[in-house]
Amino acid sequence: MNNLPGHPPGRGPGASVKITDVAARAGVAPMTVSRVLNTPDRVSEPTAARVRAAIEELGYMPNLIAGGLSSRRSRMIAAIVPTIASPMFSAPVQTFTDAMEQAGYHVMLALSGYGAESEDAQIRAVLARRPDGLLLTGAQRSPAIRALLRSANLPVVEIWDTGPEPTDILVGFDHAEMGAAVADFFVRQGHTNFAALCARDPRAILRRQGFVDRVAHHGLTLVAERRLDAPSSIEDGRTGLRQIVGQLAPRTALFCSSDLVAFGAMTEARLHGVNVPEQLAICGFGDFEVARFCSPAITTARVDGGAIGARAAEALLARINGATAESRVLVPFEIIPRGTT
Amino acid sequence: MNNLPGHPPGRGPGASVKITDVAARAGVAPMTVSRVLNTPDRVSEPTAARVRAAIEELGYMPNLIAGGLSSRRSRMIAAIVPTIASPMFSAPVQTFTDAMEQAGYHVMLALSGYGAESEDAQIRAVLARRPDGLLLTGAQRSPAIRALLRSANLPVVEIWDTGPEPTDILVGFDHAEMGAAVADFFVRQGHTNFAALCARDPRAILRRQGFVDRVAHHGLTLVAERRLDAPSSIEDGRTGLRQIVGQLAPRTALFCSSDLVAFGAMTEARLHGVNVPEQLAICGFGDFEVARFCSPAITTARVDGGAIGARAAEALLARINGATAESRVLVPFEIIPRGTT
DNA sequence: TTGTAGGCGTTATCAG
DNA sequence: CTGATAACGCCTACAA
Repeated sequence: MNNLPGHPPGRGPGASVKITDVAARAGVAPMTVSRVLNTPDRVSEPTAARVRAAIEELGYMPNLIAGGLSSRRSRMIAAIVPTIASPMFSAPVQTFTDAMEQAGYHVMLALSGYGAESEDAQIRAVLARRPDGLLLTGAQRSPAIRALLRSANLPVVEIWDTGPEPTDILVGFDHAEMGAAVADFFVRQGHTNFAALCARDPRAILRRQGFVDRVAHHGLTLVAERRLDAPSSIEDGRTGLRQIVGQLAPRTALFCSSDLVAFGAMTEARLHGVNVPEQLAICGFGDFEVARFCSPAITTARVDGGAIGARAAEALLARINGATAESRVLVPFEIIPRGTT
Repeated sequence: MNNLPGHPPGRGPGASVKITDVAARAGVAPMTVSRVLNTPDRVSEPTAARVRAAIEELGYMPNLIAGGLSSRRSRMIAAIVPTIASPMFSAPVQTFTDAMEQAGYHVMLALSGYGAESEDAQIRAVLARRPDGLLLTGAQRSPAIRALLRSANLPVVEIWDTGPEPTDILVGFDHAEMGAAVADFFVRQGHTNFAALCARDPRAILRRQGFVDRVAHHGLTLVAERRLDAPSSIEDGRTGLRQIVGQLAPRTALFCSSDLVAFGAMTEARLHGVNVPEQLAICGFGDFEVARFCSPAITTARVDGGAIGARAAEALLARINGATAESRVLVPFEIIPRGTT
């Protein structure tokens, strides 16, 4: 029965039970079994009960691959993020996956690192699986990929950024604006000397630029700066600070591209006898746990990464279900003054 | 052509190009196109070139759903972990996903939280997608699930634990043994007063038990202890220490179920005027970045989470490819003495 | 090296 | 409410 020409045998006894077996056992047509599983309302209760019993007895497990091929709905979403080693992305992926699972979808995870070509390749690869939706990081895409995504004709959410021309749905905020807000915050605190420790990832670059521009707008400049690799870590923060510690003014305000960097910078500064916040004020980004619960707690530009994932899931589900979904969700950010400023 | 009865139209212009279209364009049989894609060696170069051109011109994108149904290989692995909010699991998932992608597989991620029923449901759900392999966390499974997994007849890796009867492949270490090693380490340092801050997740419970038993074996007991929720965090470490700080002996050795907890405990201890390591020695678990780069750096029982993911991928791929794979990979742990002891 | 035939397991549609 | 039929798009096996 499984040894017909043309195909290898099924995986195992349980796995090879198919809808026709259940149908035969229950004395109904396969289609009725399918209905019991997918649209129970359209089956009479006695029939449904018989089918459920047959399913139970045979240990039937539906084959979603076959169902997907037939229905053209994979009930699967692909998510492509640079990495999940950083809370910046693990948080939204966690909430997004939770939310999608609750809605009956599974999430295929792909990690793109920080190279654009890599992401392009990932997108092509996952589209071959015909996902019902796509989660991407950032809003900067090549025209070719844009075209590909449009022709694939599926809902796409881009998270963590904004831009003039989103591919489809956008859940994020303006990073340059946030950098500027941090500069303003420091200026309001009376700072006149600034420094920055920012990673080279696309969004950190925007935050830095917003910060630098606003500092310049106030007629001031940076006294020290260092670029870090992406994704940046606590270690990068320590190394970075070590490299600029000699250039710091007696009272400097430091902007870091993430709380991890900020924590590293703070740790290193104290080892060099630089008092935080008296001699060095520090503001990070992300409101990660370490910033909240280290001592002194680190002032941060807060964005709720988990909320981004949740909102992305909402928007995607709405679009999949044909509802009119907002195509541009702006997530709020706020500066949370804590012990380092 | 796409409007035959029984099916909705294809997704988009690009998405609806199928292998027969490419075949017609290239003047070959569909099977030849399939070969160009999957077994290029078995197609003559001129023919292959014509096919590739046709693929390019039409923007053909293979449908892996259809291919999977036909070949009974999904080229997909499902990974089920409690959460990726903790480095404990985000690290192995990251390396595992990277490795599987490199081998041409995609990873479906499911998050089970810390409830066993939840994991059972997840397993059933992902098996419906007919993964070519499965990554699970921990080695404790119900007989029913064991049976299900065996009948599904696919390679399964269980990570982060060992046990007498693994389902299939195991990549981990003995947590009780590690707890005991930490106790021995403290004893060698001359400690006689012990405390513990351990989460309630299955593996942390084992580590704690190993620690407590070994302490007892030395004729000693804990002076203070607190159980924490899983997954435990820096905040839990702070809260936990606050609750036991009154019970600490003048010189106490504290074992924490993760470096996050250890960092929180250290932070809180210092705020209470308890010197680390003089009055309170601390050993964590996991060798997370924060433990390595905070100051003082935290002594930890090190296990390379990333390596676990990499070894799991190796073993799974070997098994999938029919090679004989080790079914039990013991990952080493070591205690790394740093500033908190 | 290439082609032909048929089926993978499910679901949309229409008929009863 | 239930059933019969015909795809979904690709690949295994075998033939030429």
